[in-house]
Amino acid sequence: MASADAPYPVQEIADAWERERPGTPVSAIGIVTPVWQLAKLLGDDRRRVLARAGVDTATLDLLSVLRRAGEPYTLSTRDLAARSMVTAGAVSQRVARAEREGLVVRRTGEGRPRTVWVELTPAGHELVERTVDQVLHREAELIGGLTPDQQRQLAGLLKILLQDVQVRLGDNRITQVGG
Amino acid sequence: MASADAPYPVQEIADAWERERPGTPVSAIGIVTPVWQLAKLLGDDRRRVLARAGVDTATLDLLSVLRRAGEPYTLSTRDLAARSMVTAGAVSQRVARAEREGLVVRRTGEGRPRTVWVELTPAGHELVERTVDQVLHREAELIGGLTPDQQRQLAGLLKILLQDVQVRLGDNRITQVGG
DNA sequence: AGGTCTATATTTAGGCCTAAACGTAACATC
DNA sequence: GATGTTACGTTTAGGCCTAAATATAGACCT
Repeated sequence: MASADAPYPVQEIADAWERERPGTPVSAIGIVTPVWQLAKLLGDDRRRVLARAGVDTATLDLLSVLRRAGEPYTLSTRDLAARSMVTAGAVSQRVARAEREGLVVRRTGEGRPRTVWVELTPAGHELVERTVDQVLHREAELIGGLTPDQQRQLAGLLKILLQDVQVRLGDNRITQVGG
Repeated sequence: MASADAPYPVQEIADAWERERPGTPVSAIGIVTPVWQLAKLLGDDRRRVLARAGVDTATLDLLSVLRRAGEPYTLSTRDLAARSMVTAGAVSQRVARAEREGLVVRRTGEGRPRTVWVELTPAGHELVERTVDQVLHREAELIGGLTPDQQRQLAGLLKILLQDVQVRLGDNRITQVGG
């Protein structure tokens, strides 16, 4: 059985809370719920696309981060955790899985002390080249119902919201200047 | 260690692909990536908020769906799967966990044949009442950096996108994958 | 130098999920 | 009435993740 494919209408959720519990603070539902539903639909779809290529989304995420970093396709596990938004433990497991499949190698003893460097192997590089366009093209199709102008508007609003949520979550780190 | 807290800048991801692989179809990144990053940040935060109340997000989701449905707080597992956007197997496990904790009960033999009905217990009802405002209020705070007008715009665009993605996934279903 | 602290990465325990295999029960058809 | 089909819910196997417990190895201090 496939995972569910039809998100439940957001408006009905807010209305139901209002009906059942008048005064429930529903103001965030119109944004938070569709964000989760979209993430779920897109994530499920990406997983199915990648399954055909014999890879899982977590592994491709790791390989993609390394590939995008450019030569020499090497990052510390610390950087990998930050760029993937997962815990250090998750990175350790991702790297172990990918290393077992020959997609990356671990190296230590160079540069900063105590850091573990992870480098893409030719096989890992090849896997990215073979799958990334497929995934990105598919997603471009999926959001293609919005006009270019709507896409720009939406991307702009999401960017503002993301930066703001980040600040409110207590991360006061400055990640970007301007723009 | 907590999960990662700072999303990686979306623009840098698209720029990196362009630099490393000119021609990579990056047009969806400005929307898909922030949607995932927001879902991750909001999901992590909700999990931590609920952990203090001794409940997990999957269980509260189940209880909330039942609570919102109104009297007699009863739905079939079929409805639960559709409204939760998870597989039937996941619903079965969610209900089993919640039943073990006395938050719901299962009943069969009524109404449609072969359907299992899940009903909220008083304890389950109480848990929803005790936590849902907390969660929703917190999320309203987190998105509070957008002006009311921006929130309306964003909600509107997300609604359009969601409906459109749903249609495209329905048409363009991926054929079955082995393994 | 030795003990303690600190910063990292890894391992472990436990949770949730998907996909697929199962087990059942109503139904249609012969 | 027997049998194949279909519609469900559950169970199983395996994957990924978080949080916390474990190593480890420099740094710091007395």
